[in-house]
Amino acid sequence: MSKKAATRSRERDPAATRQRLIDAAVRLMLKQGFAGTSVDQICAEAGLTKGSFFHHFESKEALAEAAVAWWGRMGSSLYAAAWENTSAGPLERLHQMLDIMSGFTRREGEDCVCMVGMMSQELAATHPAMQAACGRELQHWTDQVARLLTEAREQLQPVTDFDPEEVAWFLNSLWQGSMLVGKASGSQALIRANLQLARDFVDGLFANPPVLPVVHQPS
Amino acid sequence: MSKKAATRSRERDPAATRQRLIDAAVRLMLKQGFAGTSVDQICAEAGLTKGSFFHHFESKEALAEAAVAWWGRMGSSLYAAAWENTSAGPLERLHQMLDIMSGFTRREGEDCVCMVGMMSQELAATHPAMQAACGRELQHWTDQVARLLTEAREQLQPVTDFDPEEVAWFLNSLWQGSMLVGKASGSQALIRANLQLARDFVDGLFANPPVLPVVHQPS
DNA sequence: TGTTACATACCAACCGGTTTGTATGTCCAA
DNA sequence: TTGGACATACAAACCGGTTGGTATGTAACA
Repeated sequence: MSKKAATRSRERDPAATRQRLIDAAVRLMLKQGFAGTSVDQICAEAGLTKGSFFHHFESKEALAEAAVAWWGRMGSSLYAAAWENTSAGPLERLHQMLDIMSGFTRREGEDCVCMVGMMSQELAATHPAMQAACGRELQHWTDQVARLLTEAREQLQPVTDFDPEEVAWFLNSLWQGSMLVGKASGSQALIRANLQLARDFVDGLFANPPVLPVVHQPS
Repeated sequence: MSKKAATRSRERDPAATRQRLIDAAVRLMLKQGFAGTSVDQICAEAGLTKGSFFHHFESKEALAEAAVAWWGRMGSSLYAAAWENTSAGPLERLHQMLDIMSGFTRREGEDCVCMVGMMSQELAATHPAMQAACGRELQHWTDQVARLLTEAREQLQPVTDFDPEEVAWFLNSLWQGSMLVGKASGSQALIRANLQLARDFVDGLFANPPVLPVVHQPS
């Protein structure tokens, strides 16, 4: 039978279609938020119709949750170059991670924003499932950073002792807040400046590598 | 022709009515966001009708802008105890400010959230007027903190030189991010831990008051 | 002081458009 | 021929905002 590959219109590829919906949702919701983005808009952006939408997702919120999960996987794969870099020490890997984050601010025509922070801010108080989904993603990021900090604390000389998980949450919060403030200020440079201070903060936890010039107090 | 003035005697107090609308908007939008809150809901919460709403505000966005401005004034008045405390040194005033912020996490039954961060996250990318309004509030907070840091830098001995405005933005971002992450994690204690680290960070800028125990590196 | 004139404050009903979600149909591959 | 993948059409509720009206405060003037 002739395959008749020239099948008019649309390829049938449910996984890809589902991903098209997720991509569209991410693109639109990062800009307009959850409530500010309609299902019709998402369908138009994905080049699909509403029937298809509700075939793949049982609700708009379900799609947003899938989008947050996808965002988390995507992020982890981007951070992996730093997180799983076995040929570098823990502090160096933290530096690499901060460089990756800084790189997010330098993409032409693309804002440095986060789907998790966006959905969390808007929906955490009213949509428990979404709060849980965002909490999971933030926890995962924090776990990875805490792991590196723990390693660093074992291998290097901490100036004062610290709780790796606490510091990791500190960095996560700074990162989320930087993107938020950068948005209101319209300045990605502000985000980079914060990341530089974060690097100084992390380095300052350890006496070892970048020895700070100690200023003797005269008085 | 008795007019029958059995008028339901609603108080006629335009300023108070306007404020009732602002209060209602703040209460609802802090929880549900801007797009997730309808004008009808706001009117119901304020005990008014839509006609009255649009007499005082020309649009829902105009009310949200007024609410952000009110939130800023409210915040400034709460921080004033620290910011304008002439009987304390700059570093002590920064400590007092952090204590005030920490106090926001301890209010019974009330989440530690920020109208400016909320509106900024949701609307900055699509509503230029709102982005500007939020940017102004964040800038004002930063200015006050930078002022204290500048004073502290003059009076105390900075370990290494720093840019007060940069550090102020760092603290502002951390604060906003802490509220965001605290929301997703459902933990106000997380916010307090971040504020403690922020205090350590600020103290660490100066060699003077809380001398850090220096660990000599053996290797 | 009493009356008239007008602006402000507020209300109830309504409007066109948009919302999420459904019901149903069609096409195609297995 | 059966079932998944998608499209079309539709509905009930809800949206932000408008309209036309009434009640009330204020001020000029008789």
